[in-house]
Amino acid sequence: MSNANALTIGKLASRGGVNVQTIRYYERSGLLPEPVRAASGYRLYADDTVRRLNFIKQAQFLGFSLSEVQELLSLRMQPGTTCADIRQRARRKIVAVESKIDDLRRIKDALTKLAAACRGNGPTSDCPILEALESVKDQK
Amino acid sequence: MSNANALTIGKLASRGGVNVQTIRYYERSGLLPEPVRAASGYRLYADDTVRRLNFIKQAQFLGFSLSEVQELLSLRMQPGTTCADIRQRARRKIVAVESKIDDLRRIKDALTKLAAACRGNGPTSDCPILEALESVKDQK
DNA sequence: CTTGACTCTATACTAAGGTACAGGGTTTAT
DNA sequence: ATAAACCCTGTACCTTAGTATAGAGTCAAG
Repeated sequence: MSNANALTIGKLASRGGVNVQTIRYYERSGLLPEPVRAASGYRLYADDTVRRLNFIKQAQFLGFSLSEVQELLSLRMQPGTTCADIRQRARRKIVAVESKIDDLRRIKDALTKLAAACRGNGPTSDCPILEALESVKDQK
Repeated sequence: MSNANALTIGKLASRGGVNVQTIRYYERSGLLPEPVRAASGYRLYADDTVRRLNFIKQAQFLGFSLSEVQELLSLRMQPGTTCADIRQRARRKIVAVESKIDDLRRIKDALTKLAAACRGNGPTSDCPILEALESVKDQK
């Protein structure tokens, strides 16, 4: 009733914008579950695996390592995990993500300041971007 | 009149929370300028190099590669660069940083949703985090 | 019914970002 | 004035995140 059409690894790869070896690598690393196999031994993927692939790429781009991505993914409900546990782990991740957002905001502010400082004609001599990041440390 | 006390590489390393080889590696990679040398050949650093080191670590943690960090650092005013050039490069970086912030916000929202969905007693069966991330793609 | 495009496993290689010697000179603390 | 603790260059090694290649089986189209 759900996924009538299964994807071969090649199709999954092209839909996910990664290459075939990467998918097998993710499987080895535990980021993708072992898929069912055809009689031939070919991997067969449900088409929502594309979503998972996109998630991985996205989170990775945002500075999460693959093992952190795995932690994020493992927050999903699994039989055996309690709600309280999931809530707690989710909250910890939220705090971490918030702090990344704040840091990026400070970098952005520094860049804005930099662009603004450069409004006149001659170059100013100071370095707002390093200063702005200094305050990150202070607040920690 | 500015930096009376120069740091040896070991002191810089411990103040910056990195190790000595890393500093030399950053120098090789162009992230840290070649410092002056003592008669002995020892590297001597001005103490504001610690700031630079912190910046590098910080930006890296936020998902910038070392070569992107270098781009950020090179936005600083240098004799020979025009203001218009710096402004333009800064604006491009701002856009990239903003988009990272937005993505992280969506991850945060997804995590919040996840924690909230898990408010009841029994575990729900769906996966809000993948769904939430799907919207990241959609909005791009 | 075979040729080309796909898949399989296994192994090796790559690039980025370090980290760890080896073999030697320097500085400092006693 | 000598050992411990530091620094130098150079080279080799490690982990992460893939990418490529070899050798063999499978599927789809003419």
